[in-house]
Amino acid sequence: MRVGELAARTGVSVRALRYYEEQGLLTAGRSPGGQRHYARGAVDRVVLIQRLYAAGLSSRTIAELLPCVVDGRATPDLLRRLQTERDRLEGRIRDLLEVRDSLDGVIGAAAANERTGAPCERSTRVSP
Amino acid sequence: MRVGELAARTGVSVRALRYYEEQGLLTAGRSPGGQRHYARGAVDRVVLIQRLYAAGLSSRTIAELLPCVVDGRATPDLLRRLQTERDRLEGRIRDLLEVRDSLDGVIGAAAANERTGAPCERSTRVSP
DNA sequence: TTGCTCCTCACGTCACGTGAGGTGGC
DNA sequence: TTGCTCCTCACGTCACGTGAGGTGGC
Repeated sequence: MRVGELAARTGVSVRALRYYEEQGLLTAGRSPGGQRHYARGAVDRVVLIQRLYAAGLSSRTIAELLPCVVDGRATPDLLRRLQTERDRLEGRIRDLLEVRDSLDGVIGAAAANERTGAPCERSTRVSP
Repeated sequence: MRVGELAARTGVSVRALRYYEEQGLLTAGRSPGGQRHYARGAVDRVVLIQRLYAAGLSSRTIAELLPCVVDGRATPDLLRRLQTERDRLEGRIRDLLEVRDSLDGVIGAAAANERTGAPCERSTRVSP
């Protein structure tokens, strides 16, 4: 498949796919005319890359961990790094759950104020 | 308090605090020498800004929502935007929970492979 | 006077977005 | 031949990081 089809199948932009290749996360064959060609497995790989980005890993970290994540083998050092990233992710999730709850509080208060009539306009000024 | 103290109290970099001011998210008085001075309430405001960034909101969106979030008043339009952002956040949290679980799967498999002895070295090449 | 903190440019970074200008392949 | 898709620069964006060079205040 060509890059446009891979983009459509994964929901990732063409630019992002070329960026992944630049970072060594994704490889592609080339047609005589220079167009990229991907195997079917590329779809799963791109999805995996996206998930690791979403987990907060950098391109460098993903590049180091990917070959081991893909085939389920890791040196003790890599295993430790995976666990560190897992724990970091766990912390982020907890933070986001707290943010969600406080957003709910804000929305509840704003909705109550709206019912009692007290709209907010632009009031960025702090003091006159 | 000056910018260094606010940074220390919030765990946010001095550069980030100046950036928040540039974006209109945070205001500061100035000493005759030009140094920024913040009120005590600035600490809570910076923490709130950080939480909204963590929730995935942009500077622009935060600037629009902040005055209303702060005093719990909102126009119907702003209330809708808050709810949209809340739902987006909920989706992100669900995605991250899935990523965490698959990371757990990878770690479990890698740990098992390590016990049976099958380390992974750099195998970035796809074909010889 | 000595330190420590603060200031303003201004360029760098990361993961892409977005044209500009040209080519490939059904 | 006409479209649609692809290509490579290369500059822009967002939320800062990181010096460079100079000043403020206990």
